[in-house]
Amino acid sequence: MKRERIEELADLLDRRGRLSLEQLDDFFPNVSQMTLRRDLLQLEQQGRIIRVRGGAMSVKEVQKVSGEAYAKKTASNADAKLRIAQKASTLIDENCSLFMDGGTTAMCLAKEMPDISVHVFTNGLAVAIELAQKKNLSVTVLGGQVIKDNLSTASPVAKDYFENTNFELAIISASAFTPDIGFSCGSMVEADLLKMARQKAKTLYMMLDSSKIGKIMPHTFARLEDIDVLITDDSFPADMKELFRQKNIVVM
Amino acid sequence: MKRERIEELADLLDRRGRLSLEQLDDFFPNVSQMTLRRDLLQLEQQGRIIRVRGGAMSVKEVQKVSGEAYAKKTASNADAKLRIAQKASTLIDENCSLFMDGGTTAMCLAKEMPDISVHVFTNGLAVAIELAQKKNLSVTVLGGQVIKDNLSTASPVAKDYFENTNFELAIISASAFTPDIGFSCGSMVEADLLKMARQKAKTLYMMLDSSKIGKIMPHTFARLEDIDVLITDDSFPADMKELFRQKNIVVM
DNA sequence: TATTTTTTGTGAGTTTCTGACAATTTTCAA
DNA sequence: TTGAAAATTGTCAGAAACTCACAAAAAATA
Repeated sequence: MKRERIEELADLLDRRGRLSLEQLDDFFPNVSQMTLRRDLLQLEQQGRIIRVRGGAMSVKEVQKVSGEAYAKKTASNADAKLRIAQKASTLIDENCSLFMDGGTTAMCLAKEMPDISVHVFTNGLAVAIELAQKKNLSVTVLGGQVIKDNLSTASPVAKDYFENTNFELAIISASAFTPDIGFSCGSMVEADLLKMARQKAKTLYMMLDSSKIGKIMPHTFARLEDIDVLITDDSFPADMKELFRQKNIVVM
Repeated sequence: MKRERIEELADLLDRRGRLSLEQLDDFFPNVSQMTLRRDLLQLEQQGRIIRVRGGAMSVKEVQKVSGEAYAKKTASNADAKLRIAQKASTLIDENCSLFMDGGTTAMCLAKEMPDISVHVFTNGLAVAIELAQKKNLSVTVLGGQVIKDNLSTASPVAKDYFENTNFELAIISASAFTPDIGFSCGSMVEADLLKMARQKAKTLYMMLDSSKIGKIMPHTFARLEDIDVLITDDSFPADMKELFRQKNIVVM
């Protein structure tokens, strides 16, 4: 009875974003305001909502609001990344073990990730924190010096970290791609890491939004034929797709 | 003048997470509460903060440490932790190298940390992200499986990580302390890690707020005489202080 | 059924917030 | 520099929201 009401309350706030106590009172006519206040307090202590003057708002709402302000700063074509992440999330089977990088596309994937029993290795701090919210999933962070601009770790000794780890699948993304140069990124240690990840994995999924095509970054970590599946958005050029398909790479 | 104050206000909230109007009043002694209220209103309309009863909180804070981690942080005596963190931050010299754990007190310290040239090793993901905001500071995260409830890493192979690292100073905190049991915490892998950190460090600073006294957790990682400096709050009992001082431990 | 525990309601008292208006400071043109 | 307009700030009273303590009700337990 109490439990249910609290869940309903949390749901309601998640859907509506922000509600006043009066509005909540309308939704729950057979309990007093005081009870609702107490429920809200409990939800706040669980970190699920934030109580504001006059009512409460869901944490998700805050993340969304901030997302708008924050997204502009961080994410270039977030839409494409989101759609790519959604596609990628459908490819993850229960009880598998996989590697993800720490980039913004990986971050999208982390958010879209189903809460199933899988083990994820990552070098992204934000990715790890996001994944740690999921109950059924376990996460291991690769240690190393923190790269400030993308909050991921990298270290020349990453090889050691990989020695005792096993994963079937690596899902990574690149900062740049051309057919002849391959997939590249800006940092050498990161390129090293990704290279190791792809060698270790049985299967390699590459997430690449179409804005990356034709760009070149200093360090190549994979060639066209190294990957098994390419996950991209709708604006990906058809002739480019053909190029991948010729090498027996699944494009989706 | 107004612009500057508002920016400062936003910065402050971003760093501290959540502050009451009274606290804000202390920071801005030469303006009235009403002015601060108006400033907060403006910041809220910009989507940068959320006004809550009694004060305001930063949006970044919510999105960064969502869920359980946030709830915990607000829960147990944040004031004492802040004061302890402030004391600890004064003890850090430029160009040194130190270890910090991933607990909530360490998180406070991370926020209070001066932006100077030091190298920090930590097993806390949130701590690492916080520290990564500082320009002059460099951070290394210890790898390992992520412990979901406190967002820190731990792994049985942490010993290997420590092998190639050197730091003079370890600043750690405990979940519990009694004179005979010593400093203890709830997780075995974490206790192992902290034990290694203290053995590796030349000097060991322990941050302990007074609410931890008399409590016992399953795994002891240091005894009273292992530490060099104890950093605590004002409510720390005098007789307990004496106990430390008898062992030549600095109490502050 | 009796007893304990948990949950809920009520109202007084406190704290925080808002609105209106006056005082002050800043801006800008003459 | 001076004066007028605009913006910013302070004060205070009234309103709104919140908390606390205790009693009533409901649920759980013996």
